Amino acid sequence: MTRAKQPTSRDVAALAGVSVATVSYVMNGRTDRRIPAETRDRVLEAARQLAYAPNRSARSLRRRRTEQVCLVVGSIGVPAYDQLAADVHVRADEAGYGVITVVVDSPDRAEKTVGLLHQRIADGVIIAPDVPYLTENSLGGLARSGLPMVVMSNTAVPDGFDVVRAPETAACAEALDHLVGSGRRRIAYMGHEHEFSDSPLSSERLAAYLAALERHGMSRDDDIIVSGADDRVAAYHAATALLNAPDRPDAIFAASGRGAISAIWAARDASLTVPDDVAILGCGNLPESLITQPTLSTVGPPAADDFTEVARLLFDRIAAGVPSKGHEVTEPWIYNRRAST
Amino acid sequence: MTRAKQPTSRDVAALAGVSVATVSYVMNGRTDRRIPAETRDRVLEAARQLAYAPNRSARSLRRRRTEQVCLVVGSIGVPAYDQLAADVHVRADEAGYGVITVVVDSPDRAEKTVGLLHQRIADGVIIAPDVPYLTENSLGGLARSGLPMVVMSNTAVPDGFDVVRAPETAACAEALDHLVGSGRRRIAYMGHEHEFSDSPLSSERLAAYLAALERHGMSRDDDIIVSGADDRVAAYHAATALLNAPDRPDAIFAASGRGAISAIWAARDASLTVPDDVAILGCGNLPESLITQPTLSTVGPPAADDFTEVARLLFDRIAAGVPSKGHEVTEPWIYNRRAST
DNA sequence: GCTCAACGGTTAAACGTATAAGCATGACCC
DNA sequence: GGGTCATGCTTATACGTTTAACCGTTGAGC
Repeated sequence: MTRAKQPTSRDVAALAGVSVATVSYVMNGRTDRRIPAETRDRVLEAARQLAYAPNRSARSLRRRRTEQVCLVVGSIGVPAYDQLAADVHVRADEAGYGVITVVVDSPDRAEKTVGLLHQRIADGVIIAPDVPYLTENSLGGLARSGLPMVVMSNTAVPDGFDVVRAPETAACAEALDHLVGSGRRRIAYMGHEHEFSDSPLSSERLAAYLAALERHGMSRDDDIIVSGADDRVAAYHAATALLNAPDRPDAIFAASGRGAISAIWAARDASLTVPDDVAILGCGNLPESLITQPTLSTVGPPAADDFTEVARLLFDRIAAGVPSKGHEVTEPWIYNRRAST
Repeated sequence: MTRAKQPTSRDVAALAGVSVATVSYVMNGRTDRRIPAETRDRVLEAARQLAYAPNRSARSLRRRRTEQVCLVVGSIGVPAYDQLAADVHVRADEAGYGVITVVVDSPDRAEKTVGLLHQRIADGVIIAPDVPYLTENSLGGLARSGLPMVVMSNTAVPDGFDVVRAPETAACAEALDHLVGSGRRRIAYMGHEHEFSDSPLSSERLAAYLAALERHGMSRDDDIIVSGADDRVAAYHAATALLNAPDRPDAIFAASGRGAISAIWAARDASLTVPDDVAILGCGNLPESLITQPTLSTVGPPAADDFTEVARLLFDRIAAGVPSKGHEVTEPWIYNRRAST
């Protein structure tokens, strides 16, 4: 039993007694061509009867446009990426575009993704912040091929595509200064795994942390700089270890998304009070920060609305047919900081 | 400045001094055609020089296969869907398929999605559990068109596609019985918004809850049956309201994914002890259940591995060219229940 | 009666790839 | 030296749309 053949525009044309061109004009509802209601109805009725829908591949080939965008993220299920994904989906849907999501979490996935994009699988690309393993080289090649791209990054990126920046360094610095100013003397850092690799799009939070230490004359202690806090469970264990160490820190800067929440769980389970015993500083607009007592403050990155701004930027580029060679720098991210300690 | 023209196989052929057919054979590495290494290298070198990549639309049109699958979910950012999405992405990547995700959260999005699938935008479809607004009618039409589909559902679905079931009713019943058995007398229900609509794919958890009440001779009290707990903040407020009411429940069955976590926050902020003052029963394999003290127990749905099983089922169908008319029922979901109270 | 434009279509040529079928070329055998 | 047969290509067609260009009618205007 082989797959049933889909009806084509030719079938519809035959049934309605017109040519395929007419079918196309009717299906696309083109107002510049004048088609009498009688013919139009006949075509539509035939299409309905056959359950005809224009083949997407053929249309894309002819129109040289897939009406899909590609969203490149580092993983699924972490709030920062999820929020971005949700917003992109909304905007894309409004613009009549589909979203094909690809997860880049290894070097060869990165390479494969670049290959796919070269195949013109999408009309535009949004690259989430902190996606690891994407090399300047491969991204540059895509940019040169004229593919509209928006990359969200805080660090240096090659020329040739739009960049959306969140000047997090300043916000992190301010928040860390506040911690020190309120008497914290031993601040731990919980970061992402890939921050410790050499990804060109890696986070700048670690740098901000180290700079803050130096600024306040505090010495760097690698015992309280931990990685691998990407998922909740790992972060919980990392925080527990930090809080049970003999020389317990009096503050934790959780640079990983969910890390701050896990740290709060860990503190509770270690019978410590937040923020009296230990202050927790998180990153990202964690929904939890809205429901916990004022014990959790977060810094950067974007509020929800701004993500849709990113998507809008891309769709504008696509619509204009501009290959986004502007290297335009917008700064729509806002700081989500609340009173620390 | 219009978009640069992508190189085609014709360009490569010209540069390498061969025909387009040869280019195609080389690019696809077809072993059934014998191509001497010398020619092959010349073609590959030409392709490299031009940064050629075969156009996906043209290939799809010719091969009658998009090498994409469509994942239909109800929303983004809730653990159940995220876990599914992550697993599907892994499996799809292994199989060389792309994933186009579509979020169905309104009737017209549902309709639009069905339309897209008719356009053969994907070679197969996975429909997540509890996606609302998808009518039997439209799904049936797709099934009849021969599109491989796997729908995860606990309730009745029309004939014509594969169904993956999680007999949650039994698990819910068992967990609720346990709550009653340990002395709970007033059990609240926090559910999804769309459970209270008439979606054919809606959850059966509410039914299980109501049945349990009846079974134990407890009367239904709509004051402690609340909806709108889909997101964390709403769930927190709903739980807070429940816990501050004069006639406070001694247990909460949180049928919505994250609801249980929010309920724990709410209990803590209301100075209540879990599970002494109030027991919390959650749904889904919440990562948090691994890091909290044994105060949170969850019931159903699938463990991570089983989601990949669902994806594998779909890819098998696609590979076999079988339009999944088996109405095959597998039951790979397992119960993730831990000691209650 | 002639021109001209509007009307309501149709014809045909792409879009870029895949692949069945064909066709030289030379080796090899009798 | 004519037939057979692999070898290594090329030619040509199809995939299903879209869309520019074209083409008979018809009716109005002069």
